[in-house]
Formats: sequence, structure tokens, C-alpha cells
Amino acid sequence: MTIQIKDVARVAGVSPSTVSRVLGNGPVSAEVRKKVEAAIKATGYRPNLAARRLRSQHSQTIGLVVSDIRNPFFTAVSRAVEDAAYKAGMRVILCNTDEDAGKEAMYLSLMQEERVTGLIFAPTRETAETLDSNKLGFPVVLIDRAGPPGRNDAVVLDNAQASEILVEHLLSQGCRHIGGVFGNTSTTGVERHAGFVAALERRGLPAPARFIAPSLDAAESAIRQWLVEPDRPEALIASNGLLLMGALKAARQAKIEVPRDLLLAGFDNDDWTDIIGSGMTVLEQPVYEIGRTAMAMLMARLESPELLPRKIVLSGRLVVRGSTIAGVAT
Amino acid sequence: MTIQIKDVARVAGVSPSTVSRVLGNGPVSAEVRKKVEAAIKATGYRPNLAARRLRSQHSQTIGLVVSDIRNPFFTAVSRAVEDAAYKAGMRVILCNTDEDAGKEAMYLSLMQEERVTGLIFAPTRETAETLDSNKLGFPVVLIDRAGPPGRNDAVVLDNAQASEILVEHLLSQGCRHIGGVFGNTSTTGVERHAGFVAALERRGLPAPARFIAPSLDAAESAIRQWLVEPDRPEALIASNGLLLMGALKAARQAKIEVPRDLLLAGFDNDDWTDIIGSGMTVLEQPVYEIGRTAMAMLMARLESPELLPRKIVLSGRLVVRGSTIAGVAT
DNA sequence: ATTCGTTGTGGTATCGATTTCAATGGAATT
DNA sequence: AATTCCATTGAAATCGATACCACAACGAAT
Repeated sequence: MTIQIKDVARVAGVSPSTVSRVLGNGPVSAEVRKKVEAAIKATGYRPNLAARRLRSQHSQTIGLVVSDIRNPFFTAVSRAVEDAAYKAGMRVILCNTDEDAGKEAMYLSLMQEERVTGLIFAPTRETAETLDSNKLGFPVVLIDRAGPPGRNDAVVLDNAQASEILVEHLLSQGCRHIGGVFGNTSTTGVERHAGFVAALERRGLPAPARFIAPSLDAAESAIRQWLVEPDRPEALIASNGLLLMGALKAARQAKIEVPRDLLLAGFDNDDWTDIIGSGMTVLEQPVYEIGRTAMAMLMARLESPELLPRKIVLSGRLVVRGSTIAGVAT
Repeated sequence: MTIQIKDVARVAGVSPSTVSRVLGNGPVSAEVRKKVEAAIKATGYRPNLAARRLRSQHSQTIGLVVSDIRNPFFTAVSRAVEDAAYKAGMRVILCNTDEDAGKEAMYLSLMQEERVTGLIFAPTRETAETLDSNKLGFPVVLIDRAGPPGRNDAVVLDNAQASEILVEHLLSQGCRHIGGVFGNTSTTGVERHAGFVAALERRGLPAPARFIAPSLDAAESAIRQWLVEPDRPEALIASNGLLLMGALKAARQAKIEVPRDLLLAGFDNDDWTDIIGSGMTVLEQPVYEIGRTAMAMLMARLESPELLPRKIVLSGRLVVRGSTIAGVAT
């Protein structure tokens, strides 16, 4: 039996409506407001958000559905989203899909039951194909991976450009035989691969690439295998932080020294890349800004639902470190 | 205007009560159940969780309040908590306090408004002192940092023991002049310091220690300063992953080579510790298990509220790597 | 002096589900 | 054949807030 609004009303000697108006900054005389606020303090009243949501039809909740919060990219994004959400008086519900379309469907359904105000979502390729914000009943902002163009709002990195920047950098280091490893579940891997191929073909160079499941073990063993083949590349680009770590471990295992025997670069300026040996060259994504932008985009969409879907493309930043500078120890 | 339970009832030709019973696995004849399920599918009905929560007085929501989700320790714990929660049909609300007592108070208040079923909480020392689950109105399980004994349920590492294990290891490597750096906001730092001191005093050795704010920059500069003083230790223990990284960066800056000029060990088996040079020696916390245990404890508490508060103490595991083995390059 | 707005307040309906209680019908028991 | 019992079902109350509407009081405008 907790305290409810009518208890506060009784203590303050006003009606429940008036208490509600005080809570919601409605029109109340200064004197009554003071009485009510005193009564709230005296009773220790806490509004029941379930009741408020039901009556007001505003959940003040946004969903954040990612593949795995342990991926530092999503960790950083989620922190940005939460900061922005709480500042706007909203709650965040976080779900991990593990790149599983079944779980995605389940959590989308949950989002509907929660009547979320909006959703920030990093879908698998499969789900991105068929996702339709109108059917869902709330606006969606895709992050990291955009679906078919013009259908949903999205905040993404310029993946092709980013790959090209990395390739150009390796080319400028004198490499000609550059390999790439890419994740096989998201559109991100596809786009980064495209940029990779474009940059190399422009020079008439081959663009050997492999697509790998996004797990450390899978990456490590697949890359190790590649590195012992006779045609192993002299430089490698990894399409995300996890694959980059896998590549490094694989090189270690194969007794291939970075950068002496293999130049190595990748995406995501994760903490470890800065402290390892002479550092890993990475293409940094503006992780916090991606989250912040996604929230801002969602808010904008809520204000003007009729706007055409927008896609905000952010640029990465090349951070050159020792792993791509021949003649430096790692 | 969304579909509600009475629409489903009309389509199925039954009463809303019956639909509700189908949803809640109540007593319904097989034939009616089939009709209702068909109607649910036909209408695309999604229950409104706000309404359900209000009426049933069960929020099916648990709060998870940590200092910063970007700390890999909390990231891993949160993933475990979320896995367990969703498996039990519960939602998780995640909040970041940044070790700020003011934010903690605000989020505790939010938890009350959400009428959470329970809370998993890593409090600052300040808040831990005065926290009272009874006043809050829902059970609390503390993680990482326990408050005053016998007051709240808690899942923690055996911090003193863990420190002693690290000290013993360094002693066995021949070190006698061992320093320690500890976080200054949580009880964890205090306990780890105590174990550190105990292990050294037992041998009649000094136990020089510093308490540092838990940020990478603060750690780096404080430790760099220490390392250029004349009495700098020959080995250093860092009380968490962040401080350990700070210590490593500080050593680099001061041109002090690990492990040749300084042995370095610390808490938290974060990903990077395994791939850096010849590896960092760490005391691994069972991160996923901590989260899982906290959830299990919360469930147990909900079943039997009258049980006396319990404190579950888990043990860490020493992972020896190159950073504490003299004569190995990093 | 009358009308009109404006401001502040209270009463009541309502949000969308679950829960309680009563009613029904058929099988089982005496 | 009458009675009891169980399994299903429906009607209505309820969870705790906000939204909507009506109305009182008062000053300004005609």
C-alpha cells in the first residue's frame, strides 16, 4: 500500500487534479504549489510511472537494440544514448540480439508492447531488408548499419570512404599486396569491403578479402590460416575492433611480427589499440557522437513525423600508429 | 488507436477476461484457446505493458545502476544480468552514476517511480553507508562493493584475498619493494588496499600506496609522478583495469620498461591485457558469474524476503603473464 | 451595469489491462 | 433423481495517474 496522489491531495487540502498539475508544471497559484510540494515531501510520495504512462499515452521510453553491448563500439554508443535520453526525461531499454534475427523479432515485439517512443537499432542484414517503421508504430533510427535507402532514418559511418582512407594509407606506406577481413553478418562489412575493393582496383591492384563471423575465436583461426598460405598479404585491414584483435593474435601465433612482416590496420579506436606496442593504426569512428546524433535524430523525427527519411553519414578519422610503419617494433 | 484486448475478444467471440486468461496461461478450454490465439494473430494484438503493470502491480523490471557502463567490468556484468533477466521475462533499466552521489540519489528515486521488482547496484562508499532496502521498497543486491555488513545482499570478490594473491606472486618473483595504486571512490579500493597491506606487513615489508581518482588521465599522471621519484617501487599493483592501463601508459612515458625496470600486475582480465606484448599478469574476476549470481540472489530474495541478508564472496583467479616475469620483453 | 476573458480549481471519465466474484453447465456422487 | 462439485466463462471493479470539462472569482472592456 504505497502513497498515491489522492493521499497527497488530502494532506495538502486540494484535489488530486491540482497535485497532478503541480507535478506537471500546470497552472497553479504559487501558494497552492507550495502547500502541495510540502505535502509531497511530507508523505514521501513517488508517482507511479506505469499509471502515468497508461493515462498519458506517453511511455517516455526509447529502445536500444544492438548485437552485443560488450562490443566497445556499442558500449560507447549506448552511453551516449543514455546520457541524452535521461537528460530528456526518458528511459532506455537495452537489448542484445547476438546478430540473431529471431531475437531481433522478439525484441521488436517487446518494443511494441512497451509502446516505446522510438527505437535505435543496429539490425542484421536480414532484418534490415524488411524493417518498416510504419508497421511497427514508432520511429526507428538505424545505427552502424543502414538498410535499403530512403526507408528509415539512419546514422552511419561513411564506410566506403573509411576503407579507402585505410587503403590509401597502406599504399602510401609502399604496400601493394593488401588483404582485408570483414564481418559477415552486417551491411557494414559489405560496405567496407566495397570501399576496400574500389580503392585497390582504381590502382589495378588485387583485393583479396575474406568474410568472417564476428567472434574473436573465429577471426583468429580464419586469419591464422590465411597468414600461413603462400600468398599471404603484406598488409591487412580488419573491418572492426574484434577482427583487428583477432588478426593481431593470429599474427602472434604464426610468429609473424607486426609491422616488420605484416602491416596491420583496422576500424575502431578501442582503448587497447593505443597501448599495444607502438600502437595500432586505426580508423576511429566518432562513437559518442553517433549515439548522440541518433538520439537527436529520433527527437527530430518525433517532432516532425512527415519528414522524409534522412541518412546522416559521419566521417571517420585516421589515427596512424606504429602497426603500419615499417621498421618500428611492436 | 491501437488494438486492445476487447477487440481481440470481439473477434474471437469471447469476453476480455478469457483473452486475458489465454495470455496468462489461465484455465481455458483447448478449443477457446485456439480461437483466441487465432484472433490475436489476426488482429496483430500486442498487450500494453503499462496497463498490465498498473493492474497487476508487477513491473517485471529490474534496475541496474553502475558507475559507468564503459568500464569493461560493468559491461560484462550488465550482459549477464540482461541475459538472466530476459530469460525470466523481465526488463532491465540501466543507469550510469559516474560515481556521483547526487546522481545515485536521483536514480534511486527513479527506481521507486518505476516500482522496480528489484535493484542491482554498485554504489559509492558514501551511498552504501546509508542505503536501506526497506525504506526503498524493493530488494537490493549490491555488486562489486558491499556496504556495512549484514544490511544488504551483496555479491563481491574476495578483494583482500585477491590482493594477497597478487602480492604473493610478486614476492615469489623476488620483489620486495612493491607499490599499490587504488581507486578512491569505492569500498573496493579500500578492501584491496587492506589485503595489499596485510600481505606485505606479514613479511615486515613496507606497503607504499596511493589512492587515485578512477579516470585514465588522473591515473596516468599520478603514477607517472610516482615513477620518477627516487623511491619508486620495483613492482606495482593496480586495483582495477583502468588504473592498470594508466600505470602502463605512465611507465611508457617515463621510459620505464615493463617488466625489465618495473613489474606490473593488476585487477581485471580485460581483453587488452592478453594481447599486449608478453601479456599483463592480472587477477581475473568472474565477471559474467558476478552478474548471473546477482540476478539469482535477487530472485531468491523475492521468493523469501524474510531471509537474513547474505553476502556471496567469489574468488578471483591469478593469470600470470609476461608483465611480472623479469627477463621477458613486453 | 453587463459582458467577456482569464486564471485557478475540483469532479469525473478514462487509459487497457487483470482480478474477483458470480453464474453456468455437465459430470460425478449419493 | 437430487445434490454436489469442478471446470469454464462473463460482468464488473480496480490499478493510479492525467485529461477534459464545468465553474467560480475577478478584472477589463463595452
